[in-house]
Amino acid sequence: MATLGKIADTHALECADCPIRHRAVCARCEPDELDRLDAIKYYRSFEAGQTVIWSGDAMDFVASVVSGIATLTQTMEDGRTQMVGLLLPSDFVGRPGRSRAAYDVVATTDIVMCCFRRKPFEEMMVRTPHIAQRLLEMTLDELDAAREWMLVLGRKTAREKIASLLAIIGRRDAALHLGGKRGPLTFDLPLTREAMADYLGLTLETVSRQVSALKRDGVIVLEGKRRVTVPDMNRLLEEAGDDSDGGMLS
Amino acid sequence: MATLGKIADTHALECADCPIRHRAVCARCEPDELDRLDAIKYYRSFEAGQTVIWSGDAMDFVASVVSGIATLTQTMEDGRTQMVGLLLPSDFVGRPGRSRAAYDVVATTDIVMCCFRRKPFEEMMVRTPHIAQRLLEMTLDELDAAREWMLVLGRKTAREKIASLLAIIGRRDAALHLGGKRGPLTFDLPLTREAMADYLGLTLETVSRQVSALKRDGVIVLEGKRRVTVPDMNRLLEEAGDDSDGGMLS
DNA sequence: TGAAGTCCTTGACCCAGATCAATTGCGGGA
DNA sequence: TCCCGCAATTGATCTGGGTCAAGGACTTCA
Repeated sequence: MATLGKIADTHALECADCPIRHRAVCARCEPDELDRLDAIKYYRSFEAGQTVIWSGDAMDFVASVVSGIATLTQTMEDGRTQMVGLLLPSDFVGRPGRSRAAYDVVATTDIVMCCFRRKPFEEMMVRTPHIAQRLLEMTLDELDAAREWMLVLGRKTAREKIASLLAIIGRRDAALHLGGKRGPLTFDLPLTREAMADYLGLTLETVSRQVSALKRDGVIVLEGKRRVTVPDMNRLLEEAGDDSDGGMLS
Repeated sequence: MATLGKIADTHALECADCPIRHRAVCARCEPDELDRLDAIKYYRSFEAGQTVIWSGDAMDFVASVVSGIATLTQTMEDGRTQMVGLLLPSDFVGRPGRSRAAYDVVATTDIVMCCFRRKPFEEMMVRTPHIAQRLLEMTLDELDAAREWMLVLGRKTAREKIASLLAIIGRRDAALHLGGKRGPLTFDLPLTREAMADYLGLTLETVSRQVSALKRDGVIVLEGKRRVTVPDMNRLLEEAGDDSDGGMLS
């Protein structure tokens, strides 16, 4: 059974003030559509480490991550686990039309989710093309990310995997905080070494070793264990095995 | 530049007789919607081995696979390749709103595709919720498949990977040809050893060895190199590391 | 001020799968 | 029928990353 999240004060947040208003599944909604969504929404918060829902559990809601980070993981009977999704603010959880969770959802940091009861949401989706359109777009983006990730899992070396993950997190962070600034990039790793290992299909020891190696080689600078500075993003992208001028052709 | 596929005779196939009519992106369309789709569609065929489109190329159409099998692959500068999609009849190629291909698309067998010019298709999608709904559903299915695949790539052994792939192909084939029959299952592998390796993040030598091992251990029976019989599906699923009663809870 | 818990690092060793290198088998064309 | 070319198999060897094990660095709590 899913650990119950705290039901946050519903009045704490109006859609108009919502930090993910323009990137979440509701991004394209008109004011009247937003009002209708508002009527079926409620907030829940979870603490770092809490499991939001277990794979196979009944799931009577869908949700957007408002703040914090969560992970989607799959586990085999013998305990091997693979992360299959990293949920950042504005990302969507759950699948319309599916009543049971297909993956474990775990809060990596403290998180707040904006939940919608599933049935009303599904009904609303039929009548509100703006929601379905946005959800399609987001799902296509996730599919692209999953395919990029498949290349990482299937063909990259441990060092390239770590560099790829750092590049993904760094880029995402840069986009969020300091829109398109040049120069050295600094950010906090939102994942433990173990979570990084689950993301990359490695062991935590290998993650630790490769992070140390990238540090030793000057590709990254560490303050403590979590704060990362990338002096030269192109160098990092080279290490990741990515085309450093990714997709710049034409 | 993409190799030009033969433009097949447009009158060869009416939507009403189309083998993928009820599973493709047009599955939910009403007769009048189908008529409008019919007006912007054309068929193209490609021979086994032909590249349908190269990653980065301009792509002015989207399409459904009518018959045959194609693959989606990503390639690194040094030549390492990873398959990121296996396109079977009824699967959709291309992304509305994207003008350039993100992956190489290669015909593995002779294929026929039902193409729609991208712009008219996009316009139609806005006005025809049935198409967008179906595309969302198909994209969510693909995302689920990609996540399953991520577990395979990240955490399974070579033997488990091969067993997983055989199970996926076998199940798909069973669903297609002999709806839900019991007993031994026989099908043709639509992939070379090399393509299987690209799918699973292995070398072709390892694929060959593990196929031989599964044959030696009686998990599968081979006639020639491509025809596979699975005497006991549960045994194969065990070898794949999957819960043999997958998702049967409640 | 210490004890316990988490997370992380580092070392030593090992093995699954990669790499390199022959062969084998088979379908098609002259 | 023989030969060519491609797909596949199989063997020998190597190695990247897993496994096992021993600390180290912080944080929290008493």
